[in-house]
Amino acid sequence: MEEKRTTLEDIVSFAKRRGFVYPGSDIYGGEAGLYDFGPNGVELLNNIKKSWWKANVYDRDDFVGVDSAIFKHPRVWEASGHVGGFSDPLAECKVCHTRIRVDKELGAIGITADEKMSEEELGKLFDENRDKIKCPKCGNKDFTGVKAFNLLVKSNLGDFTGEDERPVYLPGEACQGIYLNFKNVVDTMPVKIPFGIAQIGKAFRNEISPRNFLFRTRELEQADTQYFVAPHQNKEAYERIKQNRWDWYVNDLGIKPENLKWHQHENLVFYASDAWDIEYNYPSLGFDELEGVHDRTDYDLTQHMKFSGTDLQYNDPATHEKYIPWILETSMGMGRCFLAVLCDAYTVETLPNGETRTVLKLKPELAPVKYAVSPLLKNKPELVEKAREVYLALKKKYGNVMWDDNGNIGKRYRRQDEIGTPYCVVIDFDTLQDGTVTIRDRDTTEQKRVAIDQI
RNA sequence: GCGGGUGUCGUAUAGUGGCUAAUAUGCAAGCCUUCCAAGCUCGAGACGGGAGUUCGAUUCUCCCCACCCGCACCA
Repeated sequence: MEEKRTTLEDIVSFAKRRGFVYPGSDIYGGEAGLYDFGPNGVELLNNIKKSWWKANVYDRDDFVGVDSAIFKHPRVWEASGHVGGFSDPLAECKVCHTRIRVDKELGAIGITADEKMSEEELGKLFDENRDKIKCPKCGNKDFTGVKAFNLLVKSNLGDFTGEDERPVYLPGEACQGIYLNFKNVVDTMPVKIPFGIAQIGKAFRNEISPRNFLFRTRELEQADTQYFVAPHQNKEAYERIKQNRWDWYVNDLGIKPENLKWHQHENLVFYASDAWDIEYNYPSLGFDELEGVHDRTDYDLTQHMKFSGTDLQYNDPATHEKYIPWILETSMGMGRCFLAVLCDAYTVETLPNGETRTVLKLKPELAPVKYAVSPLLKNKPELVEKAREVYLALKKKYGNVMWDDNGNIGKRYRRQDEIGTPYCVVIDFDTLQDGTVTIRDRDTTEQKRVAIDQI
């Protein structure tokens, strides 16, 4: 029934028009890579978060949640490898402007270049070997100097001189907050391995080129779980976690399975034992990452143990064995998830009379507005009065319930369809007689009469 | 970050070196309306920002910003 292929542009303008997502700092001309959620957007976003938290914390008896401070000790990002390695040393061909990864090009000619080397060290190595490196595109050897783009965002927290050599960074990924609190959770909560910690947190990245709406932003939110298991006890749990994550998208968020697929990483980072992404088929972009499910061995806790000097080993109560747990991670981009849910629900139907109807086919639990309440006619005080009564009662019970008495009834239905309101309640003359109202279903457009207290 | 393109009410589009910048839709107010965008009246709402050229710039030039396409990047 869909008319034509929906583009990302359609989604962007729809999202603004209907109060889901606005460009960040819009009145100042915008600011790249930042978006704000509007009244309907924040409801949808919160509903997704609630669903995620329910699936990953409340529905499990081996998970707890945390919420860590955004600012963290400077050493955290050294331990995580972000200060040294969260950057790519690049040089640009002066002839055709193609950019090359200097460390990789050096590696290709047999020079050991660690990506954790400083810009100066790499620059020196590059200068010594310039005559051996050709531009892969045009073959010239005329390159600019090496420049490293570090993606971490710096702050001046606690620095009043502006000259602090060890700045406090904003998080490049939210999951570090979980590793930092692993010991605290073990020491204070009734948990034992295997168990997991979940967190929804903000991350910030100086993306060179933020693009594609909510897909790549400079400020993002991540929903992470870290599942701690005994060494080498990772395989079975990993498969189970992968399945759980897939099921959440399909069953809880209602995303069409044909728009999702698994993608296994081919080049694993050195510490990872396995890595799969769940990809979504975004309009205009095609399949791209939505969530990563990674088998990370003991790398993260080992690093923090080394850099902090704190013993992060787990003392197994059954075997009295001490070990650093292995970690199975799930890491979802909340903005990407929001985008996927929005795109997947966005439907343009052609009606028998040739007109189109835009419907956001969200799962009712995710819909920004649960019910819209209208008097059939606005100029009949007795209908309006009764409708207000029903509206206030529903609002008290369900929270986000909308009053809508604008235009005629058909317009109201269409307006509610566009923001995904699952049910519209209309108070008509029969209501005054027998206390029943009509409830109109968003997807089928069919109506039922029910008593007010049956809603 | 590089190259190319675009930028006009909330949204989608017209248009112009000079008259009050237009249309649809949406929004808001009123009338009307007994269930799927009916109709009428009234209203608010835009030339992305800054310089320059000019008697006069939304229109031409430059810079900046944002967005789109391609490249590169994506721990």
